[in-house]
Amino acid sequence: MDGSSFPIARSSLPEAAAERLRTLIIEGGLQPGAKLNERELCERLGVSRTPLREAFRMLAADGLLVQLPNRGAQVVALSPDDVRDGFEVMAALEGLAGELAVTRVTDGDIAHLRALQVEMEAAHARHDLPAYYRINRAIHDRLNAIAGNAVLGQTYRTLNARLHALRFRSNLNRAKWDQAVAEHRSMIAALAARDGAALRDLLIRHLRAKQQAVLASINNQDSEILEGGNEQ
Amino acid sequence: MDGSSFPIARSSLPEAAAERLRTLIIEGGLQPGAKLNERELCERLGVSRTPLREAFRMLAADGLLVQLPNRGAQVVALSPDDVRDGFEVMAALEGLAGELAVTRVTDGDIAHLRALQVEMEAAHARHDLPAYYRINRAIHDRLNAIAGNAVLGQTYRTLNARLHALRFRSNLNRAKWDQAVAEHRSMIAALAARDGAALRDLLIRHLRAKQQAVLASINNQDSEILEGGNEQ
DNA sequence: CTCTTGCATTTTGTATACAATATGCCAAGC
DNA sequence: GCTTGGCATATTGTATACAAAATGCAAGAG
Repeated sequence: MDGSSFPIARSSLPEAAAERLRTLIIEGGLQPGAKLNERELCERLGVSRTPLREAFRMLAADGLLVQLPNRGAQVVALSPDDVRDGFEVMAALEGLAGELAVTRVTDGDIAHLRALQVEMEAAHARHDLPAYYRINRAIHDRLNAIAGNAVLGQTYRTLNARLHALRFRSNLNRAKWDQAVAEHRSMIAALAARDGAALRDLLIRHLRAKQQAVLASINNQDSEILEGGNEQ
Repeated sequence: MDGSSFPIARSSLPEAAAERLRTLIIEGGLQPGAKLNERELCERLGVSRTPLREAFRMLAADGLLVQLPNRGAQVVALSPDDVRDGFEVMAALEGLAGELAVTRVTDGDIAHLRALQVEMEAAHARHDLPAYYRINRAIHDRLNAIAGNAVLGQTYRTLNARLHALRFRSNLNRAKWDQAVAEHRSMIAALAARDGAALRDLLIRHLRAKQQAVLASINNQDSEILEGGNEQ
C-alpha cells in the first residue's frame, strides 16, 4: 500500500516476533483458542514483553489473535460462520484478481503458469498431495501478483493467513481433486484467452467448492485424513 | 470475525488511543505524510509511550500509518496507484455485499433503505452536499450490514478508513451528482427485486465512477472545492 | 454438600529508565 | 564552495519496575 518506499525496512524486533508467532499459529505450534502467556512466550522468543505486546497488536489486527482486556491474548478460533464468510470474501477477491490479471498478463506469465500447471498435474498423477497444495498455492499467488493490485495483494494475504490458521484438512476425495485440477486447466486457458469474465467465474466457483469442502470437513470430524499437515 | 464473544471488551488504553488517532487522521487533524512524534503525542493524548506505540501498531496494520524502523511513524500518503487499487478492491467488496444482501434482505430493510433514499433525494434537491455524503455512507453501511458477512464488514470498514484518510474532495459536478442519486434509486430497486447480479453490477459501476472522480480530482488539483470537509 | 466470600497468587496494563539509532550542526579538508 | 567526518542532541527501541486487575483456592456460612 505504501507504493515503492525504498528504505527497505529491515525487520524490527516486534516485527520479527510477529512473524515468528504468525508461523507458529499457521503451522499449528499454537492451537486455535490457545491462551498466550506473555512471560512464557517472552522466554521462548527471547524478547521482552514490550516488543511482544506490539507483535500481539499486529497479529490481532490481522485477525490471528483476539485480545481481551486484562485477560490477555489467545489464538483465534474461527466459527463455521467465520469460515463461510471468509471464503466468500476470498472468492470475491480472487475473482477480482482474475479480472485484473487478464488486463495485465504477459505471454511470459502464461508460460510460467503453464509450467506450474504441468507440475501440478504431475503431482496429481502421483498422488502427491503436499506437492499439489504447494503448487496450488503458487499458482494462486502468481495470479494475484499478475493482477498488480497492491491493496488486493495485501488483503488477500491477510485473509489467507487467517483461513490457514484453521489448519483444516479438507476431505479432498478423488473426484474433488480431479475436478480441482481440471478447473486450474480451465483457468489458465481463460487467462490465455484474456477472458476476464470466464476467469472470474471459474475462480469464484473454485473457491466456493473449497468453501464447501472445508465446511463439510468442519461439520464431519470423521473426514478422511489424507496427510498430516498444515495444508488446506 | 470473533463470532459472538460477549464479554464486551471495554476499551483499553491502547485501543482508545488508536481510536483517537484514527479520527485525527481521517478528519484531517493529522495530515498525510505527517511525522508522528511519540513524546508530543503522548502529551496530547495523555497516555504514556507504551500504549501509544501499541496504538501505532494497530493503525499501521490498518494501513493508516507507516512505521519505519528507528525512524518512527508517519501518516500514510497514498499514491494515485494506491487509490486506484483501493477503489478496485472496494468495488469488488461492495459487489459481493450486494449479492449477499439480496439473499438475506427483509422487507423491513428495504423500507429502511427507501426512507434513506427519500432523505438522500431531498438533500440532493436542496444541494446539501454534506447531508448527501452522510446519507450516502449510511446507505452503503446498511447494505453491508444486510449482507451479514462479518469478514466482509471488517475488511470493508478498514479499507474505507484508509481511503477516507485521503480527505479527497471529489470534483462532484451536477451531472455526476444527479447520476449518483439515480444509481442509488436503481440499487434499491434491484435489491427489492432480489436481483443480485444487477445490484452487483450497479454497485461496481457506482464505485468505478467514484474512483474515476477521485483520481481526476487528484490529478487536477484545480478541482472545484465544493465544501470544506472531510467527506469524499 | 453447595455456594459464597476473601485472600494469595498470577497475569496483564502502564510508566519510566536506559540503550541504540538517527538527525543536524559545525568544523576541517579537498 | 562543496563535501566529509565527528560530535551533540533528539528520537526511537527495549527492558524492567510498579500498579491494577483477574484467577484460583480455601475457609466458612447456609
